[in-house]
Amino acid sequence: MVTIKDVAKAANVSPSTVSRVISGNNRISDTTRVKVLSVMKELDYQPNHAARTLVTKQSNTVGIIQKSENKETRQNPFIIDVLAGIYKSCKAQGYATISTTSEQYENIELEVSHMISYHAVDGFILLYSKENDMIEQLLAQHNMPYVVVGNPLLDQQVIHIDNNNVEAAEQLTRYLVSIGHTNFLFLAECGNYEVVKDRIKGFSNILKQQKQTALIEYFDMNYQSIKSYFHHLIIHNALPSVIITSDTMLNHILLSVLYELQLHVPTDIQTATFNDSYLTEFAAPPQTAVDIHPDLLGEVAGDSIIQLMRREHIINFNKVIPTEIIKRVSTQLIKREQ
Amino acid sequence: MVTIKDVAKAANVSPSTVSRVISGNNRISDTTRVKVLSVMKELDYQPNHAARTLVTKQSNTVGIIQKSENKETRQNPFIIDVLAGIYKSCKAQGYATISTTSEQYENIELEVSHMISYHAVDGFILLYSKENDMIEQLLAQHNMPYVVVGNPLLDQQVIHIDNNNVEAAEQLTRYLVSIGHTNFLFLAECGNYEVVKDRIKGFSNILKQQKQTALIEYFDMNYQSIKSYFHHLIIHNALPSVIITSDTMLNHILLSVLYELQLHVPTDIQTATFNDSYLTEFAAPPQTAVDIHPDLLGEVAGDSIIQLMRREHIINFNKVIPTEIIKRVSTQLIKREQ
DNA sequence: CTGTTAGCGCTTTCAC
DNA sequence: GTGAAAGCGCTAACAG
Repeated sequence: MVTIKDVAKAANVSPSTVSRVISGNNRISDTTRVKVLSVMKELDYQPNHAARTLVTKQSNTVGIIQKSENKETRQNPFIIDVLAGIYKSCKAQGYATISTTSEQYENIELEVSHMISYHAVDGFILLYSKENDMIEQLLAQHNMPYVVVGNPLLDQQVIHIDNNNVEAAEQLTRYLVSIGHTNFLFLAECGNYEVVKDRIKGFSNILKQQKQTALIEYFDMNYQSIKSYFHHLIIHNALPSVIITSDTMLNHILLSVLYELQLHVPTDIQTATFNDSYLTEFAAPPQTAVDIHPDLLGEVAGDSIIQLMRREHIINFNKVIPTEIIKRVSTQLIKREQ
Repeated sequence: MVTIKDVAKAANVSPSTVSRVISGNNRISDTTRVKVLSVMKELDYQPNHAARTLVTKQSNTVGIIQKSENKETRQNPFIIDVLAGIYKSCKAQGYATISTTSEQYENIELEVSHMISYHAVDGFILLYSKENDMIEQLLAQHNMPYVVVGNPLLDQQVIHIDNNNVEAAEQLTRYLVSIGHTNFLFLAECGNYEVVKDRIKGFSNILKQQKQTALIEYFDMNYQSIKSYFHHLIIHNALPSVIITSDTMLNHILLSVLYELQLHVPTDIQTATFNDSYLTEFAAPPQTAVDIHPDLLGEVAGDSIIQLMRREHIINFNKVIPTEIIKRVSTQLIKREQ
């Protein structure tokens, strides 16, 4: 292993000079800088991460905290794109990423406090925002920088990266109204999520404008309960003309149910959902969906936490990522053949 | 920050004694051990990761390398479950996980060599095995422990965690034969993947036994090309009775195509695929699928790399994870209504 | 069984 | 603009 001393010796300077070159210190002559740099390259010198962390107490690593009680949440394509975005921006700025998941909440809490006192991590990205929780309090109390991907519940001084879900829902609903729908159903994932609340809010806003009542039903990610609900609707001849789902996963299950009940999309009934991905793009049939740009959410989250860790001045705590509606056959007007 | 010296002072022992207690050294009296332990808890002492890494040259961290050129691969639910399995086993044994992805291959190579010389990582898990590649060579050349999730191409002395894909494909094909199918189509993801080759092999084996010819078609993850292929089959009245796809993603696209072409599953045509997940479970319609237990793959990968890093003796380099067929409506015998 | 000591590789005063 | 020296928190000989 080649150390800073080896480089110093080979370049005929002291270790501290080499260190200064590495850290970009400007009080150094061009001649020595060039010499040291070339020796570094020649010897293929790589600074020792642990040694640097020990003395600076900065690990140049960000921790990613996920809440993933169940498979459905974890496998949601949304989260993977966010992660990819985070990786991208962190790597570009020389930061590593440590990820974990826990099935039990206490475990992850324990782990977070470990990471903090280890000096293993300089800051955190939280990939959820359900309600103000222990972990967030823990971080605040240790004065640990963190950003939240999602809706910040209490503290407006916490950087949060989010879409404007109310507006996105308004746009989507408005579009569905514009193509002639009058009978709406909103299928929401239950669990008191802020995103879901916002999307419902936007949906309701537009329906209120239209003087329509907003039909909203809450479901777990459960095939059977959704199926029996629709069975019930069919029997009572109470099917809506269009169904909005609060998330891709719910949409996926819904389509499976509709298939079994032999309700054809878009001729018998139409569908639209939030969170565009390959899942919606290649669904049966392809779904009209709101693209929330999860990769961008991740990138901005990465950039923001790094800004914060570097103690740069933050102007805007509320980073809003744009959304757009992708129109597909699931809401296409088609003349019935019969 | 509370250090090992603080603990030592408070417990009236030397730092090295505390260190010994932490590392579970047995040459220590029960009395001191108990005392030190209680002081540690009282002061909420957390060992400093960087300091320990610096002196032991072991970071207790494993690096996870993914190849993720495109979105489809990355979002494959398979990989997420594998990751969850890895996290689980690593955490259980006190190891952290650093993950990265790169869109460009050179970048990831650079990063790997950084991680190695940083002493930031003690071992690697490779989440791919396409062909023997630069990264694997790099690791071998640095004498870095690593395991591969997937098929090991050259070196049989490398630990690899995999399913028996040949056998799994044989089982699935045998099952499809048993329910009366005689006209098979295998839709394979192109790209020269070892998994795909194995699955095709198993498929072909059984069809050979049945004295049938195996129809195999290779496709990119491309909706249009698959659609026009099936369009062609319809026109020539050459539809198979069942379609096996080499992977969930391909299956997902296939179902979308069949939906558009108004081919109903399972009445008009039947389908089955590899890699069970929520995607297949809640597909339209739910798919018969081979569960390859990705979470187990991940867990075993984690356990294996830790074994390797601890220089424990390895007996079995070929860890085979069992598979099982989940039968669902996509291959259900249904009397045609007409 | 326990303490003393040296040192891991780096940064950072403090001199000059 | 550069060097010498101290020390980050820990472990690992080496004594005893």
